[in-house]
Amino acid sequence: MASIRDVAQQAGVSPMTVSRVLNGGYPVKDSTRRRVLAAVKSLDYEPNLHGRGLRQARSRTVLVAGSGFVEPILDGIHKSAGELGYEVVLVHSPPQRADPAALSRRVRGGLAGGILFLNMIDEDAIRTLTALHPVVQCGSAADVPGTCTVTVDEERAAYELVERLVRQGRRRFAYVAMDLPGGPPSMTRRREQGIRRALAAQGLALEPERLVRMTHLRDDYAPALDLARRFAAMPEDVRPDAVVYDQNILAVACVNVLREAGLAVPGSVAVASMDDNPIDLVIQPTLTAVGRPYKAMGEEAMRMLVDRIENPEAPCRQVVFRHILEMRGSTDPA
Amino acid sequence: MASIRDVAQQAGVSPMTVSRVLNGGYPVKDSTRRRVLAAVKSLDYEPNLHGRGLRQARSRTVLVAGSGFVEPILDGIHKSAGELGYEVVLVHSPPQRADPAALSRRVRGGLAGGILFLNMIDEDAIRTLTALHPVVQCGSAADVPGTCTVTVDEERAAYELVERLVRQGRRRFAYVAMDLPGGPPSMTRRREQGIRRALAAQGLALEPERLVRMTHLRDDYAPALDLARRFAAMPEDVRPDAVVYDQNILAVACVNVLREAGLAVPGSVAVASMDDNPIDLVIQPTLTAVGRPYKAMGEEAMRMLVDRIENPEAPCRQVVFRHILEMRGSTDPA
DNA sequence: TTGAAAGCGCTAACAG
DNA sequence: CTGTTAGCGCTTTCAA
Repeated sequence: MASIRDVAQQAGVSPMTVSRVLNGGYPVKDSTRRRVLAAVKSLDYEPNLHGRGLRQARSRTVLVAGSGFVEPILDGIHKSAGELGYEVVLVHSPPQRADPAALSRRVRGGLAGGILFLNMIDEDAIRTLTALHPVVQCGSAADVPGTCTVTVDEERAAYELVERLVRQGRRRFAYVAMDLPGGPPSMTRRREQGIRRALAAQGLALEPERLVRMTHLRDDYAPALDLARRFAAMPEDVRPDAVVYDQNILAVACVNVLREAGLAVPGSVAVASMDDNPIDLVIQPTLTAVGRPYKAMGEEAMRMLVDRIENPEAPCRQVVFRHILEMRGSTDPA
Repeated sequence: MASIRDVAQQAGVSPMTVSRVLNGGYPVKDSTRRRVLAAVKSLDYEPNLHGRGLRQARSRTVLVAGSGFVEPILDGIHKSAGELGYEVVLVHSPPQRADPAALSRRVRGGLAGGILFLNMIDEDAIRTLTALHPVVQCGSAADVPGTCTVTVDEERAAYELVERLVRQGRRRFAYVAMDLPGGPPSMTRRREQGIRRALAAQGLALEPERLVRMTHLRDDYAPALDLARRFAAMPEDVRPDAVVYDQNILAVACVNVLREAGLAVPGSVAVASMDDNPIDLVIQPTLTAVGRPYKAMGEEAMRMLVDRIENPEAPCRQVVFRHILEMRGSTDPA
């Protein structure tokens, strides 16, 4: 593998000149530049990133940690990263076995300048790393004071969704809330709060038996199918007439199971998801969901992180985007 | 940020000793080791990975490139990587705008030792990079002679699926095949071949009007919904009685649309997917699909890649795993 | 506009 | 069991 000295030699210049040609920003005589570029090409030279990283002692790479890598968010992240001259590396960090130490090692080892958490619900990991490194959360946000976050207002989204459904005549609300070993994530708590407030405003309440806490399901969705079947089997005056889900796939399951059981959706039961997914548009009826301006959120989160890396003393910002209520067939009669 | 010399100084030893303590494999007096570790801890030292990488001129990191990062494959990859002492970074490479140059730059820049392609259908990118670097393909495999691949036998999977359906009495098969600007990927061609062979064996054929080529859909699934509606609207003697899909989400759409239109699934039409997804188990009826031993495939692919990196002269292996026909409600009456 | 020297942090090779 | 030397490839700094 050719090094910068090989290129320099072949071009008859010093390594410094090669460096200047490749990195730009310096005056180099045109004929020299051409000779250098020719040498680069003929030797198929590629700068060694360890050498560069070691010398510059700063990394133009960020880690994106999470598990469900939502395409449009990644698009936004890559867009900003490109504009700012940063590289993006994804690190698979599923909620229950995220490895904060490994992330930290990479940053402290100089391979990355900061961490962008994507829909990360492991709040301990976030807390730990936020104390050590430039960190931005995008999507779900742990309640860590003074953190940089890019979110939507989950409480308000839940409030507005429920308000709409109440106005459509729904009365017996169920909320299937995500639960984790350490208790529900703060995102879920905020949604629950929004639901309760919206109901209270109409003289209604979220009955305890209709608040279902369900572990974050990943492989086996049987508990969700069972729950939906139980809904279907309830006598009409007890059965919820509106069910709000944290996890999108569970809402999809619910729509399918209820219809299979002969219940009308949305006629007898309205189903909605606080999260959204392309699948929502292909099931029948289509699924009402809370959408987010993903691409813009990704772009903003990336800009924020770079800002934080290059300017660590500046105070953190919390950017809240407007959510989008996607009212669809599972709640609204055609 | 403390360097190895700070640690050495604090522990009253040479940097070399610190290095040996941290990297293991050398005899170090126990009392010395303890002093070093104490210094490491007190200074909160973390080795600089650029320094190490530069010196060792080899990277114990691999790139995993793809877009739909399937959880169990990643699990398998991480498992093998951990056992072999490798790090894994994911690089988001969506089919139509993968950036082979960026991948190559990382490898040639010394940041990674090889590339593991995950369900990558951009065959040009694969061809290019395979010629330059250690590469393993996992999942869909481009037809590049002499490549390392971990796959299932797509043709055989399609053959067996169709054979089963024919035996259940299906006659008018449709295949909704993935298409790309440069023509269908080889995976699709293999499946098509399997379907044709299976039909021919029973004196049937895949009629041209029932071979539907559909661009790889990502955001807007309207064409798939339209297609399903067209199926539903056909007179019974023309309508396919079995539809095989390349893209899982399109099959989900089909099941939902057909049922919405009042057609019985699987009574009137059987629907199956050559790909699988957790969603298949929650829709009703559940979706028949070709499953794969994902975790084992990920493990094997990672082992293969490391083997290739450390032993570039050895010939490539093509490992074929046994697929799993998951016959479910969308084809088999309960 | 170009070059020389120095050193980033680490470990291989050798010496003791 | 431990230390010394040297150098990986690059760019910062200083000099011309």
